[in-house]
Amino acid sequence: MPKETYVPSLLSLFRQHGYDGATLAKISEATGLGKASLYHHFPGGKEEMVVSVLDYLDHWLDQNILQALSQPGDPQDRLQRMCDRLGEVYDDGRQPCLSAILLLGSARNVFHDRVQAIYQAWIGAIAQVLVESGIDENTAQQRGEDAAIAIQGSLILAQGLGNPSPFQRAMQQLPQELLR
Amino acid sequence: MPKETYVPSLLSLFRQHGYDGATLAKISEATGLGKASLYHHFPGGKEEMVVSVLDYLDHWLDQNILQALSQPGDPQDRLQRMCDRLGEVYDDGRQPCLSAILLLGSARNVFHDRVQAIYQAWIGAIAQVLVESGIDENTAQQRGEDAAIAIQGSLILAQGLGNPSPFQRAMQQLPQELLR
DNA sequence: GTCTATAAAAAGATAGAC
DNA sequence: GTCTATCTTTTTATAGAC
Repeated sequence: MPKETYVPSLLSLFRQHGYDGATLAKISEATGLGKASLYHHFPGGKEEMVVSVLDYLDHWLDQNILQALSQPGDPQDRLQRMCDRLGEVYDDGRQPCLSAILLLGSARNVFHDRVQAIYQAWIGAIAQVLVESGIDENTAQQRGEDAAIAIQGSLILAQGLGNPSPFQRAMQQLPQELLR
Repeated sequence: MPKETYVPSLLSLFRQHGYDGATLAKISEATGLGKASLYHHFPGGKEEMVVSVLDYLDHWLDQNILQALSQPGDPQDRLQRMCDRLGEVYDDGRQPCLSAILLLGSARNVFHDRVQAIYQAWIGAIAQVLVESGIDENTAQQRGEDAAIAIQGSLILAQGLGNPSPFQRAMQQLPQELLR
């Protein structure tokens, strides 16, 4: 099978166990591939696996978030569609965010630039929606950051409390909070 | 030396490298103790080291955050003092939060209950201040959660962007945002 | 592209002397 | 309370057959 086949399993594993906790033994079990086969697809080992997952997430971000935001139409609706997609990918707050996992794990330096690029693209796209709705550039950029803060913070809190409701409430309030 | 001597170094290491990245070799180097000495102080190994760090942070939370919040006086001032303390402990957004590291690392299940207790105490203390300032119980609890979201989210974003300003801005806005 | 088998390195943990 | 030395287990990684 081509290596893309295994990327969703890898994403799931890294989210479930963290970067360091996702050992080759667990990866082998989850994918059904022997270790040697994993190195056939990903000669660089776990680091290369994460890079493939990040490529996948870049594409997902583009197709789901950035596209929904850049479509013509009512800004509130566009932001609402983003929140709907986020609810899906984070299972309504029950699943953690891979970028945060990577930022706080032992390989943070290795992946920092990729994660930074994702955050910048995302925040920029939100800010663009707000600018189009008449908000000035600086405020729009800050509100884009506020959105990232609300998403990441509510996911952490949901994990910490063992209760997804902080994320759900944050997503419910986000569109009108950004356009306030 | 008594084991408390080494707790600040341990906290620093776990924040810098994550739970899994803080290996016994690194811990040995940072504390100046051999591995056998570390096991003398912490027979349970790394897990027990983290428990000691959490005990230390419980005490810090009590002496700095909870105390500042529960003191008599203007609610805005009390929240402002909390933010000042947070700025210190997170080095104005340059240092990550250990609780988030533990929640997203491989040992998340081991420490979840301790982290949950910390979050609940903290959020409850913030809510109490808001109740005293005339805000109704439910809103106060939600705003306490909003505070935790803003803190954790802005720390993640600061790490991701490689720029502490989101945290600094969040701390600057937090008191009046909570009392709005 | 996948496997079995094996190697190499790293990490966690302990024994026993001082 | 700390050390040196050693052990065990886990993890990463590779060789070579099919």
